[in-house]
Amino acid sequence: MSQPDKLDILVTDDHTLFRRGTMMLLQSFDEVGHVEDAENGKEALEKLGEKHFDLLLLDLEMPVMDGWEASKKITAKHPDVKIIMISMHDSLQIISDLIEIGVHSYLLKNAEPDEVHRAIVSVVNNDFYYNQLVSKALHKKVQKDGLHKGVARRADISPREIEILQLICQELTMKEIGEKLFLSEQTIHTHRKNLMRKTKAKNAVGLVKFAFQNGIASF
Amino acid sequence: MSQPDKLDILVTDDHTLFRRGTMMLLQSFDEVGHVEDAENGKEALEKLGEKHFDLLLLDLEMPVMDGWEASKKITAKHPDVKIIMISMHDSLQIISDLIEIGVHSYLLKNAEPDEVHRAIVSVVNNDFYYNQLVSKALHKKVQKDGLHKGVARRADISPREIEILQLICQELTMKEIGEKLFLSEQTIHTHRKNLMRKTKAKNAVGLVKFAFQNGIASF
DNA sequence: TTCCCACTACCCAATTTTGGGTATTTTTCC
DNA sequence: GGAAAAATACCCAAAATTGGGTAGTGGGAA
Repeated sequence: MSQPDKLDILVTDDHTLFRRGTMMLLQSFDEVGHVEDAENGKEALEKLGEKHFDLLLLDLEMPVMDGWEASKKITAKHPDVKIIMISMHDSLQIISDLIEIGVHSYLLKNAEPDEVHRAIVSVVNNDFYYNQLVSKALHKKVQKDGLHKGVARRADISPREIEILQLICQELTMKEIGEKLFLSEQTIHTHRKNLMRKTKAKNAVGLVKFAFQNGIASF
Repeated sequence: MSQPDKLDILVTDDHTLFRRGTMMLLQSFDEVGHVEDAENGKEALEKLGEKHFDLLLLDLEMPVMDGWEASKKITAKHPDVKIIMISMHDSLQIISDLIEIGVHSYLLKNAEPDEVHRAIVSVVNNDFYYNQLVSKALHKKVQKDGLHKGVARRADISPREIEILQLICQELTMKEIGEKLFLSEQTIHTHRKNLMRKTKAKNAVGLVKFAFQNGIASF
């Protein structure tokens, strides 16, 4: 199955059409050997446990286990596997955080196939590929590192809070969320208030924007 | 260029990676001949004016000219061209409206490649391909309003409403927006209420999602 | 084992949103 | 000029959010 000197790649994305298209694209590259796919971070982790992959293309926005959670776990457990994060949005805040936890590159979904190719080659050979976007994010990070009060880190938001944030993004009221999760409405209010404090949101609108910018929810 | 008995297809999507992946997928189908691409509805319309295509794969969410606007113009000007709309979301409300203006099928971006294949064949041969999703949307539509009460479409939202919607997306309260625009807070409330009626939003969260989905606001 | 943190849940009160109207003026378009 | 649409502004009341606390419990890490 695996050819020598060729790269084994795992593509992780919840959108089947995108996933298969990307797989075909990858297979057209000379350097690429075997390509497999996974629907979410959880499945990707399982596949990594069974078999070795050189490189991981990971979608940031996914249900079950998103790119953020997955990359944290993967860099901890499989530090030899390279990760290229792929996302819809160019959210500068999250990019520098991703690099910090060990992601090797960050591409947008509207990247040229050629850039994907360059990124793969560079990540494998040089351990990183920083395009304009990543460089800008890191620059910004360094500039305002002194204060570091401004933006909420993704890491600060707990799984329960993420769950509730996702339901808020579905236009549910606190009461409805409470009923859905079999929790007191008061509890949901507490979580929401903590979320607003952490994200510096002034109201629900700010929460929704944060969620979409950080791939916690998606359109 | 064009082979007889083969289908010429135009793929329109603003995400290059997705676009190219889809093109490669299409080219792997026996029935497919020439495949071209366009970045947005405007470009697609231009290409259709120059050259004939049998089928159009059209992304619903695009800047410049989105799938809704594009399909309206295309079905009017090129009624012979089949259209398969592709979207991230299963928004039941908009599906029936799309079918109404002449779109031949509606697929999600997480569709199986096999379903794309089936859809293409069916649209070309039978003029339509209705999957579970489309059928459900039409059923709901027929059940609810016999006539067309209409979903929120971009065109129905006035410039003033767009302006206010953008300010809502900046986390301002109605009072703050009133002060900013030198209008009564009551007036802003009226506009917001009209917006919510038009977009079928249940609360401000729904308004924000609509704004971002339709490019009225952006991250 | 101790300490921290996530999770749970409540109190109170002010503010804001949401939902239902009506109504006048201005602008736009045929 | 007249009709339609957009923009303005108000009424009322219920519901929901926002903002400030406090506090117990249980699990995991140092």
